[in-house]
Amino acid sequence: MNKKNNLLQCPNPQTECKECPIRKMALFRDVPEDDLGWMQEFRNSQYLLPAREILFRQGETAHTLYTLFDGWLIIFKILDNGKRQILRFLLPGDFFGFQVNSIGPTGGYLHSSLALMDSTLCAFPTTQLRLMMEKQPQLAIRLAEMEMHDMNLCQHHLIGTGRKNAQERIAFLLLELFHRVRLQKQNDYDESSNSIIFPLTQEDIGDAVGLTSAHVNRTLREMEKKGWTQCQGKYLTIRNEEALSKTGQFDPRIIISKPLI
Amino acid sequence: MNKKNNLLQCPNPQTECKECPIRKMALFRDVPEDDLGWMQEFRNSQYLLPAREILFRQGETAHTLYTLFDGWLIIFKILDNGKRQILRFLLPGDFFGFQVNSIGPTGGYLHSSLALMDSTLCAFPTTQLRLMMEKQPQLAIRLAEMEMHDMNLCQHHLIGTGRKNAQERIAFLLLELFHRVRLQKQNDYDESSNSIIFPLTQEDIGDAVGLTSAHVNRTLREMEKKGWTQCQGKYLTIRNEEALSKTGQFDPRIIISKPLI
DNA sequence: CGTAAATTTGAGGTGCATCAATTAAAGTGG
DNA sequence: CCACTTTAATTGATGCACCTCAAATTTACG
Repeated sequence: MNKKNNLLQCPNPQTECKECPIRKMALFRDVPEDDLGWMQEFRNSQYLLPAREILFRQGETAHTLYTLFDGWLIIFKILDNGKRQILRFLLPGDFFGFQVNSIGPTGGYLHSSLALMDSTLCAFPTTQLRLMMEKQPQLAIRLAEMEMHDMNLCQHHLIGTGRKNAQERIAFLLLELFHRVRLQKQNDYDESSNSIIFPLTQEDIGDAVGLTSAHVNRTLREMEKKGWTQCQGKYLTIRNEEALSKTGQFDPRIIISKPLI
Repeated sequence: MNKKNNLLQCPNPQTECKECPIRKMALFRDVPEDDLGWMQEFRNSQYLLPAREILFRQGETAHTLYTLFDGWLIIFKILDNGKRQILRFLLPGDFFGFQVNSIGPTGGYLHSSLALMDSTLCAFPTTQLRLMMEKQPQLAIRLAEMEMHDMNLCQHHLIGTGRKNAQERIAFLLLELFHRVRLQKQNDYDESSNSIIFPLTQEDIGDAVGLTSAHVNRTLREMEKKGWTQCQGKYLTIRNEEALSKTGQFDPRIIISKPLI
């Protein structure tokens, strides 16, 4: 039950914080370059987590904070009835492993975390965060900012699950993930391409938006027949973004991380 | 459509921050007493908002941050199809009005806010928050802490709406609100009483957990017949907390605000 | 190339929605 | 304090979106 250590230590040399390509999205974005050196001292290491492996399970004690460096992860909870709810999709730059994501009142994780594809993580000890924030108050502001961004997504997620039908929920989810990936790759990739690598199974989609995989399948088929999307294999293609955003009530501006105030 | 100024200015004298009875729950909790004076300079005033009046509407431009001093409020969103999703219940000490609660990318509110009973608010200008945080880094940490607490509630809300049936959702909601109110009144009230003032209509309950008011009614009746709760008039009584927490999968420890790390 | 995992499809059932009408409760002004 | 009005609660009949279970088919992968 308590399978641990799916993590593999990264081979050296590892990425320096100073040269980190995703830092512009990450917690340390606002830390001055000169201070990154000692910040990096706090870091444990970089780790590799293979696809479909668990990083932590609800109940385990937590002592590590993570920044996702490369890959896709999910944060989810298994209920008493065995059902699974996916709470959050993690993309490169996302920060997690603390309180609601998910250290509970007992000190153990409230949720579990799983890699959807081979992923790389930067880790440092939970105990250091407050210390670092006291030395670098910018860090606290940036953390609040990131929290708010995640909260925004969580609220949209809630709105969908509470008040939208299957098609509306799925349209929103596909567009959200599509745009989040695109925001990452804005330099690397062909802007005009409307496809992304998409590692979710239909069961994952269902557990994110509160539907059965069978119903997800039927809904995806419908949307394909209408020529809105293509979602098969490891790729997602958006063919009619306008129709999708309209039914899903999705506005791409929610994806952009805004300053706190 | 754009009805404004449901707010009434409070009669003087107003409560001093230094003597504020809810500060132990609020944003300024960790600000040293000596600094509260100049903090208070930033504050606009205290306002009264009558029951069932709107504080702000989605779309309006935002320039005020609020701490709820007394009363109950909800934050909600109206979808294109006219349906309403309640995102958050605000109790005294809660802080809101910023980004996800709810300033969107356009600078306007994403959500609306409504008083469930006569309420009192402390207000200060949006533009001051960053300034205050720079002078008082504790404030940023405290803000992140409160955000995380709210995020936790939001995630539980999502779990319920996504993966629980009507009875489980309602049981969780009633217990959550019951315990939050009790935590407030821990000194004022009789600890042993299992009743609280409860200003939600059945439609409010439905819009919080994603059900019709008709179905909420039938479910509440069921739970009353089983002797679990009594929810009528302006009161909620918990009669069988064990049964309720078990079906709702509610753990009162999630209510307690934990330090950031 | 063989096995496991994911997708696809079908038949049948149900939890909750929808719509509508009735009853009860809460305000409101005289 | 009572008639009046409005709002909320209650209840019933009917329908559908989505679930459940299961089998067939396709795809992924060592």
